[in-house]
Amino acid sequence: MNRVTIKDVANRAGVSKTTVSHVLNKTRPVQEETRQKVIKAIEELGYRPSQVARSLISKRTKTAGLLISDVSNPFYPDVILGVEEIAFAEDYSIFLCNTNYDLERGLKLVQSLVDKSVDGILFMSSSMSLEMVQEAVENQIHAVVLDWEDNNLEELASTITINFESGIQQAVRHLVEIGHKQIAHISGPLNLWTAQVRKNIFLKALERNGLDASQAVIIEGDLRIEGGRKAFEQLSQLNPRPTAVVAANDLMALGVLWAARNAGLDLPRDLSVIGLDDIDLASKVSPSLSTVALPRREIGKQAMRLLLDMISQGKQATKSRVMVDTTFVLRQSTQRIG
Amino acid sequence: MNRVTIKDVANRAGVSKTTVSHVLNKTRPVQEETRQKVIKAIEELGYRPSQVARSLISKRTKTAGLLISDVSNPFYPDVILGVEEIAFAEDYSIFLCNTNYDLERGLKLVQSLVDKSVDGILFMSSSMSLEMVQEAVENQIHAVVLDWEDNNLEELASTITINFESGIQQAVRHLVEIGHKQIAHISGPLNLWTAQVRKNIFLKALERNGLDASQAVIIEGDLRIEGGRKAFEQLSQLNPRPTAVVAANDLMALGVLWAARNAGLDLPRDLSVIGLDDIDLASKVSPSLSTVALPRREIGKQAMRLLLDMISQGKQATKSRVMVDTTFVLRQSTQRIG
DNA sequence: TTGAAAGCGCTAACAG
DNA sequence: CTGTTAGCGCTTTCAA
Repeated sequence: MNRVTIKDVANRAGVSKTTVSHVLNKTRPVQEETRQKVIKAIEELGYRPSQVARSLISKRTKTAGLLISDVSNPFYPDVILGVEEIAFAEDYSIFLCNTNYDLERGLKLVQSLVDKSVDGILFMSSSMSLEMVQEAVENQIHAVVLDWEDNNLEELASTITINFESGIQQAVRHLVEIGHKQIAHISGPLNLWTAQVRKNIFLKALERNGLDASQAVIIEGDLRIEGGRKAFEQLSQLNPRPTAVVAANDLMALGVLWAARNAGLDLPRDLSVIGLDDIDLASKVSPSLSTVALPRREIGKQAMRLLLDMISQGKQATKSRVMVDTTFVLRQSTQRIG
Repeated sequence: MNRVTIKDVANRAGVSKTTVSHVLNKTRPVQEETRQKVIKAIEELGYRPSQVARSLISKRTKTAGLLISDVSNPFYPDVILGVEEIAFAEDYSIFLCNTNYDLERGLKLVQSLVDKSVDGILFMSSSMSLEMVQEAVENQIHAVVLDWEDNNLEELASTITINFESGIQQAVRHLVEIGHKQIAHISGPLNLWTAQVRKNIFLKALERNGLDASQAVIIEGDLRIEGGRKAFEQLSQLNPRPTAVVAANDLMALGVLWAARNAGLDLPRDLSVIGLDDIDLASKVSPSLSTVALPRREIGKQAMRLLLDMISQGKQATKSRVMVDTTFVLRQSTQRIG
């Protein structure tokens, strides 16, 4: 009735626990005959070694934590699938943790992961603090951080940086080439590091393309559809109204698109809109959304690979720096003017 | 440099491991003075008890597995948040596992969870097999199953049944009341149990509202936007073309909506569309989507509560049956005809 | 009010 | 080629 243990197997096969352990792990030669006896006993009893007991010795749990802002943000699902793809192949299981953009909750989640002795944590929440990473690293837990920076981070964790510059620069150049001069940006909440980064790169891209960044209209949004709608309302009261918008994510871009259409504009003729993320929906709405694409699934895979590398290297693992590029995807939500 | 253990704390405080353990767990009275010494030592060393070691004794890991089809299906994120809300409060962590609608992969994931000694598994994948549940239960792991049935399931697991009947019946009645007589259904893949259920309930609802179910048009889709588009193409070639569509989920409903608009139809005048799930997007597109709403977050919470109940009851926990209702949400994608 | 010692299920020296 | 033994970090009798 109780769990079958290695001892039960040993008894049944008439050998010692040691021998059973060795046939299980192929960690020393065992006579074929005894090996068969052991295997038979294992099957008859339906024995499965306890990972918990193993972990106590090996200091490895074959688990990792994945800290994200909020699963219902469509940026994450593909990333998660990428992480899982790599993890599954190595028999790793993933604890999913939503910070809900709350730093305090994030820290608690990290502590809980520490208590569970995960082998590593993937920090992918846009609400980040150095404290979270420290909490992990102090407890010998490896860390990979996505799209966030801090002076003291480099010695603690491997990092994946998203090169927004490539994609945003292409996007802005495209708009300029098709005649736009008044290009607004709808940013994410500016207390988020990644929102700052995107905004600054946008401004830099304006300059590079011969526009005056100091005149640029920046509207702060909430990264959701509703934020895009509200941003459009502000936008539509400007005079002159910008003829193009680059949003910090696709959801807000869709919000703009839909609000504009509801307001009677003819899209993309009256307003060009560019998103960022390339979520599934972007290609499926009409007009389909031009956007700056992130290789989300690849980011997930890469992050998990980095983590597994660190884990296999042990304590003094080298911290890697990876950069992933973004690319502009031209669809139907932009149009030449003038 | 190494992990701080209970022994280190004991040494530092000049007491025995036993005493440290007892102040930690408040499991027997300890003199205030020694208690303070222990607490001081714990803080100075930054000691955190190892859940792994505890689990070896308690047979509890404070972890649970959540088996879903695919995180990128917008049905799941809210459910996950509900599960996590309850889990977090009890210091439980959740392993997220995507079956990718693959039974074999599902079974492997369950086995991996068994090896990790999770305290329970929430089965929410639409690709299910009794074997998965058996694998869990045979290894003393509690199971909660969502929206799936099998003759032998009841004695193994607690179940949550979604009462599609209430919502779908309301939806069909609404359509009939506003004059529709030709109502088609776009189902999910009919090898999925839940797709069968929804289809049958739809047919029953037709009968109840005085329509001839045997004449009903049923098109099998893939539960994704693309499936909705393809379904519309088939639909548009029928003569007479149905004037209303009830889709098995919102994504397909949106696919129909958008494909119809691209084909030049004026919605909702030329075609009434009803979805199922009430995903976030449903209320945000225009025309906004009338749909049969599921209390997704509530389902997640309820499921996790059922699981925690079973866990606290131990081996012979009673298996509960919970049913959640669905409700029709009227928005703008339906219109009176004739 | 406290400690010593056994043991959870497993692995890995060390011995034979 | 195989077994004995000592832990991994913790909880929990049992004894003082």
